[in-house]
Amino acid sequence: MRMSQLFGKTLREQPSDADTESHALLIRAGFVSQLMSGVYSFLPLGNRVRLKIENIIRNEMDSAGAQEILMPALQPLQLWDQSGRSATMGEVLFQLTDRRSRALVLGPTHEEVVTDLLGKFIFSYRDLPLTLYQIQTKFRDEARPRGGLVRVKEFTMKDAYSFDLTDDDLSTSYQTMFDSYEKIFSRCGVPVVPVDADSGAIGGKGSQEFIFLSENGEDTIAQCDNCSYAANLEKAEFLRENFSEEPMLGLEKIETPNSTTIAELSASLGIENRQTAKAVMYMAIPHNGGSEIPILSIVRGDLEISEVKLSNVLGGVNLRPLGEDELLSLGLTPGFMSAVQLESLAQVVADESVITARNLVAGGNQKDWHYKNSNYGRDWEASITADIAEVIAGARCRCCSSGELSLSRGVEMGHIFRVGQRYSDALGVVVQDSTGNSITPTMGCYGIGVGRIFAAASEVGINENGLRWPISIAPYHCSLVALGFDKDESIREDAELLYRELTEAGVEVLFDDRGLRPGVMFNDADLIGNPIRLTVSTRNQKEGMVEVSNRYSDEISHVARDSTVNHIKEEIKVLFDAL
RNA sequence: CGGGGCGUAGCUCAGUCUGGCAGAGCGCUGCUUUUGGGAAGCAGAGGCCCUCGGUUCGAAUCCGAGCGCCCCGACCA
Repeated sequence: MRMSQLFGKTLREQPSDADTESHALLIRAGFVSQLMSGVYSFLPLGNRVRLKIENIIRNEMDSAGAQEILMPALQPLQLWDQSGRSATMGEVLFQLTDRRSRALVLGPTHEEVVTDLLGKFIFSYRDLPLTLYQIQTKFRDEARPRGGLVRVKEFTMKDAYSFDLTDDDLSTSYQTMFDSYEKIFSRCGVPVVPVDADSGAIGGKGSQEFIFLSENGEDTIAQCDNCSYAANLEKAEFLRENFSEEPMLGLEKIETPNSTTIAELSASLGIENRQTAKAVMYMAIPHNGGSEIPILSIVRGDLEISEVKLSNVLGGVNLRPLGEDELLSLGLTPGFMSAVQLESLAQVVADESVITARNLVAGGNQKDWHYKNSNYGRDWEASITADIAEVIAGARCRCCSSGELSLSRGVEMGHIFRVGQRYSDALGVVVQDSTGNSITPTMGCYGIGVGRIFAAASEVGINENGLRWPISIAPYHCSLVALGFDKDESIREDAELLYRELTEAGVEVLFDDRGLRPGVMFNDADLIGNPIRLTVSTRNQKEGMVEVSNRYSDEISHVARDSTVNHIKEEIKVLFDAL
């Protein structure tokens, strides 16, 4: 490709609405352009990167035995009513109507459509296992798009769906996809950490995310420093340590003026946060539109309630925290709440941490009063005891019991789910087994965000001069800069010849034939970030050389003009092998 | 949806407080000089100052409403 013909323009200044450095560079280098909040165009350079990522995914999916299809983005709302997700997905689901007032949605994911499709063609156990995939545009009406390409309303996703007869078979299909994902991320030059995850609105019996660690990420993950345990904070488990083996002391009511927070309370009593019990009130909003149920959740004072865990414990309800006024109107005392003598007012859900702890200070359910020496089982009880606390840094790993968990930020690149029979059940899809019995197939589903790989890869290679792409997804293998192209006939001839030779040898070249000042062309080459840069100039030409600069090794070398093509092919091979 | 910031040339922004000719740099067009790390000069083109309403002799500027973009939070396969 000739730079003189390339659509898109590099910008000298930082775009005002880009927050992260990598996203700012993608805009400055002319890879993407924003149409509106959460919606982007891909310009020729960005589009090449996108297509290369897709082809790596396609290649690995095909190798794993998955078959590519393409399903519609436009779907009948009725299918979503059938699965129950028109209610659970809520406002994220883009809805519209056609000219005959038929209710439609723009697909945010395709479990319903693929299951419906399966039901039309699969009737026998002989047809399974089967894995289908597509690379397609998804639509989600996100409340707040952010982070450039990280959270957007329209995006390209590879989504795959496996169907098996048994859970064991599902595990095999799942593992195949897991392995395939590791290869995909590795080939794209994006390091990821697989973590246990919450399955959210997809549902199912367990899922894993592939997280790209980044300060710009919106997910937090916990990793053990001793064993291989890693999990999304929404899911991460940890050991509750017993801080006290002491015997239960007598319950006392003590005056604690103005101690409405755990910090104030423990400071005024001279105790540690973990010697208190924290009570947080929620309203559980059932999906079926029934009336709200008050939930009193209790954790040890040094911990926080995980709303995701709490919601899961209660069967996936939506939770709404209560404001101070609302608490008062229910007869509760904000800042001084506990489950002691309050079990009748709300369903009490207690974290494991408060079950074994002894003699905690808990709210007195009366302004300016607390209970001292409250103990679970004696002074109060919960209808549910479960893991509803969020991991804190330094917590003990539940997996190996000896390691400590650390927390890091990251972006979810992919998510794989053991979904089970939820959708086959909802849509009535069955196959016959060898004895003629009806079997409901079990499903796995597997997603990768193409745009997120794009964003992550751009962030990995970034340096002070611009982008730096992994060779596998770089828009071009190399930039060819011809100094004096506009003036010097012999430079022109030589650069054109080299361009032709490289192209014919299968090397992808972005040829800067604009004849601008050297600094402009060098800076643009750096900004765009193709891994190798070639320079043809009078100076090099006199020596019979071409200058080769490798953005990964940071080496600048001079290669004989005759052997340039072979040399470049070799450097490209080395870069590919390093991935 | 709550909180904050912003909206003026293609881009980055000044001008708004204190109402009075629509501005700069970059980019773009033409010419001249220049050519190994974002050159210089000369001459140009380019504007619904986000929108609507109000105040005023007069509004980019003040007031009101709305819309859009970004950030924090809520939310989020």
